[in-house]
Amino acid sequence: MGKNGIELLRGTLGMLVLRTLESGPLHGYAVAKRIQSTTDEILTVEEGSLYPALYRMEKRGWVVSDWGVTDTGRRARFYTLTSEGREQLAAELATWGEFASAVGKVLEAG
Amino acid sequence: MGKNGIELLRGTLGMLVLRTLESGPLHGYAVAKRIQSTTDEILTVEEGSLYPALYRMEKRGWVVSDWGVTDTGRRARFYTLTSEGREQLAAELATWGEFASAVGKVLEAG
DNA sequence: TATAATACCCAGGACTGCTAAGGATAGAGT
DNA sequence: ACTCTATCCTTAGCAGTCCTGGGTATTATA
Repeated sequence: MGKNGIELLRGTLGMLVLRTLESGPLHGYAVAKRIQSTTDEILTVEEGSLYPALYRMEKRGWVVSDWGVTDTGRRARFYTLTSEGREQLAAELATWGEFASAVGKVLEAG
Repeated sequence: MGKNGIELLRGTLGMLVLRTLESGPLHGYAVAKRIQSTTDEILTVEEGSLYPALYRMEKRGWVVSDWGVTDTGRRARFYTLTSEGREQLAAELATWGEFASAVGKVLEAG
């Protein structure tokens, strides 16, 4: 009930992650934190959703990863967007725009 | 690719159906057609998605159904929104609005 | 007499997000 | 020293819902 945060709609997490990585490589935890802070905690990215999503995206060639060290000296796996990932993002952005617009039409159709 | 029509995001079909039934009772097939025509065929409602969705909604008390006859003299099951369905719709509309807005923030966050 | 359009039904599978658990390290506070 | 919190990753298993692809039956149209 109530809780804080909305459940993500299936199919949107990938787009959000790709978009977040567009600004530069980040490790998973940072991706989650950034999405949450950007949305004022409205969207919560669960770790059990995020990491599997990152693995899927790497498998599909949309991101590549390497172990590195964070600002605070911690070991972390950094993800970098590939050119295929950029294409995928562009496609998903286009689809999202169309979809949201179409939903809007249905909702407004009096 | 492209195809015609976009895959629905999981969790949105119910809202679209409830909203479509807000104008008055309709049978399943008509609901699908209306959503499709309202969105210029951008959203395609597959029958294999629609009917199970209607059954779920009836089970949850958001709609009730009765057999009737269409304008064209065909037998069809008409679905009517209940007051609980209206509440549910209101909740889903609110969530959708928040969600879409939050997604927008992530996408615009340069 | 075909064919399309209308109208419903169902089994099966795929995908993806969640819960829930676990491990390891670093820093702050007491 | 000890505890607590925050950081960071990993995995197993479940639940929900949308799709594919098949099926039935009736009516209108060519």
